Amino acid sequence: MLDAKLVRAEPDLVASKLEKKRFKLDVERLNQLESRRKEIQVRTEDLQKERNVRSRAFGEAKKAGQDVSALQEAMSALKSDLENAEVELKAIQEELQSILSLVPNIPDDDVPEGKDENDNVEVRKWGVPESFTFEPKDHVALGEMHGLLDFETASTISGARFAVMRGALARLHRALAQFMLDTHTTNHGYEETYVPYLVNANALFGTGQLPKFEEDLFKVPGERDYYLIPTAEVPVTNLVSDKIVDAKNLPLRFVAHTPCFRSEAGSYGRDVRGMIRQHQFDKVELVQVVAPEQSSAALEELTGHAERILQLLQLPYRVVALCGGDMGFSAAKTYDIEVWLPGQQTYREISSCSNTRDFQARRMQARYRDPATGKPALVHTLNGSGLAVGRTMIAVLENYQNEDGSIRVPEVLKPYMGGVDVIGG
RNA sequence: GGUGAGGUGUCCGAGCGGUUGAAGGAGCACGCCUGGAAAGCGUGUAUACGGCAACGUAUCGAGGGUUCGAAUCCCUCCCUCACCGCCA
Repeated sequence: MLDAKLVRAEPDLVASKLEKKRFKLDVERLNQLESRRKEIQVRTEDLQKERNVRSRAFGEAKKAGQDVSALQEAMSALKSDLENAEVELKAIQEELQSILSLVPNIPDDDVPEGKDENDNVEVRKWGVPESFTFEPKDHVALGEMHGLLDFETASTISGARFAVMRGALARLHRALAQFMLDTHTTNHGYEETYVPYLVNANALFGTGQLPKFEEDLFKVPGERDYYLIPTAEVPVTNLVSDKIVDAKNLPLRFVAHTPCFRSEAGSYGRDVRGMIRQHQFDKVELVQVVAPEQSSAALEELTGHAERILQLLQLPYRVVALCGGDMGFSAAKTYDIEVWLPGQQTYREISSCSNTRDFQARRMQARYRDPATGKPALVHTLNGSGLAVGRTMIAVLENYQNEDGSIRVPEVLKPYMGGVDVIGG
């Protein structure tokens, strides 16, 4: 959520910055509501003051043994005026709140202009795609060839966009997650966390998935509704919601390996083949909670941590800075990391790293005590995949394939594979 | 699932119908003291909104109600803790 004060004071500035995100802020409507709010709030507070003054007088009169019936009568007229004012004020505040909760974060000044992924800007490239002496297969062909990847069975159990993995492939998938978790905890200073996979609406509001993106989520109805997490970003970032963390403890770095569930509404026909786009996938997520002045540097650092996984796996990738139109709701700046997939002869997203600045922190009231002022101030939060496990596995399959369809196990994964160094050999 | 006890400021904890934004303590900040530190002493220490300011208003888990007046009484819900039952 944006700072209501900023929106109020500089609506035109905010609106112009939001244009980069292709968001139209209704300044006129906002101004109109705002001036009404002000008027009614003043009236309400005047009436409240009157009530407080009179009831104090009432108490004193009664104590002094005076007749209070006149006072009592005068109060009843005041009361209904006050009640009306309070109801109206509440309605306006709720409307303002609901408008504000649908406004996306302001992009940083250095975010590129543009409307979709074609306008993203490549920042750097790492590694060189291998030139195969044969026609490389895609992961679907490779997986099915060995009977280790089975979409058909998954569809009878669940439906489209699910997969069953078996044997060495299932183990490779687990190995990747373990390897990522170990690297981030041991080398990058993250604290391992285990978090709920079902969360409430409030947590999703905090990170910005609600109220705007409910259709992307799986809802679990019940006496109390739950939602399956679309990313560990939701439960992990909410670790600091409603807290005032000690400045000494910043930055906080958390890592979690969780399944993620996405309805993929509106992506019919996209990536229908293979494991690229699933309703359920595993991800190792990095979250940082930092002091405001640190967040720009922290985004570079966090992105580097995600890149490190690909470097250790010797997988070629590139990093792109997302343009305003391609960025998510909560992000002020985002880098996507795209891994080379020989089967598609293209780079595909494998990680998305974002600085949300104080946008999520404000929604979830996550604060720290600013040593300079001694006052609570909003923290900045960042998140990034480090990495999407399924897509990383796809990249390993396709980049490490041999002509006969067997797959070499990357050096760094060997300790996790229980002696297997070739899959489907 | 049953029974009982609770949810108050950064934290702990008092208050149980009026002047309590809230005693006391801890923590933190500043000052004194010290060669330096600890201890000691003093002062300060919530947030939001409106206002240039003085100040005003709201907030004691959430929402409703009673009352001239609610942190305090009543109702509903949420959460936490304890014991019993059941269970991976």
